[in-house]
Amino acid sequence: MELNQQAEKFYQAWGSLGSNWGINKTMAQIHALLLISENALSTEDIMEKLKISRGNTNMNLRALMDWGLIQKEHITGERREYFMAEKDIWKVSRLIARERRKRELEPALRLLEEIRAVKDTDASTKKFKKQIEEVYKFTAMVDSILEKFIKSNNSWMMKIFSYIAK
Amino acid sequence: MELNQQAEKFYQAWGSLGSNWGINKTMAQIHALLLISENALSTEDIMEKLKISRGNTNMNLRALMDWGLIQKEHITGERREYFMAEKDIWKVSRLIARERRKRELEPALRLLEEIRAVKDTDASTKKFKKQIEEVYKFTAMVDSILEKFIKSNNSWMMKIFSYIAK
DNA sequence: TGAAACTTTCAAATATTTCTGAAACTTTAT
DNA sequence: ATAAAGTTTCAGAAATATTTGAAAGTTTCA
Repeated sequence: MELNQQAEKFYQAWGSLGSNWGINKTMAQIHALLLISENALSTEDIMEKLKISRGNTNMNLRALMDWGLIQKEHITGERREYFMAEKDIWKVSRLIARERRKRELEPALRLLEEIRAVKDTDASTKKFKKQIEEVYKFTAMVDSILEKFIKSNNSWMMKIFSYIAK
Repeated sequence: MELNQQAEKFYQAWGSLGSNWGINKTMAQIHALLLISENALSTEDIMEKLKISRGNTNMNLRALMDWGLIQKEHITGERREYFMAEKDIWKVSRLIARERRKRELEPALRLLEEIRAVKDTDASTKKFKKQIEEVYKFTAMVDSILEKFIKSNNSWMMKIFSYIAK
């Protein structure tokens, strides 16, 4: 089997998997393509390999830059912009964790804080309040762990992972 | 503010948050509703509180049962079926982790295993193979940690979390 | 047995998300 | 200044996902 075939299989499949992850197909495909590409690619290169429109390519490149997963690279003598992905998978995982924390966890935490802040002495709400408090405490804990994880480096992560695995 | 108002705010908002989590709005709302409800609720109760159709309610109750997040409860003398949620948030987190591992991680792992299994001595594929191997190793590690987490109990989780937090 | 009470299914309608492509905009080189 | 090269935007089109509601199916009990 050729490299191209295997590579194509990888980024095509990674795209469909992305959907399960709540990341859109094109975004996941472009990321996969750049992750295994040795050199930086231009918008044109990406459009051609993935057979997608310019607008779609541009939108998703921008999203990937927002996530910090790819960067622009200016090649001297070339006017066109090239893009390359962060290749260290540990670092990639921290960038993804950061973004998902922001999108998935922080808004939930804000809602829970708002609800628990309401003073209420009515006996009938006791159990409700208690359950909200449990959910809040758990969410806050996960949030603080994610924060620590995001700010850490590869060796801290490895240390933690081997502690958990033992 | 009344209990009902606060409760409603909680399950309505939790529904929109669910979308960020890749869980559909109704499923998240029903789960939130049952999570803070003291007693088991019938399909009718849920339809009424959330203003949704019978079909939608039924589908999402079934999905929640598949995830293991809710259970049927038969009330003696009552023909109608009632539903109640698992209330322990630690256990809930393990159930969610189990399902997301199955949906999000396992398929990725299978793809990576398939690609790395292909024998290829061509020099030009070296870097590609190396990168796939890195991604695979990382994914496999996350998978094994999730497995451990899913099979654990509350006190193991607390122990790990305080180790990480320190 | 049969009819009332309740649950499940699924095709069609609705809503949401993603993608396209052409036009507008920006940058660079002469 | 201007034209070529490249980038961004965004309204409408296409694709996906969710929801409805009515019909079919199941269970219970008199």
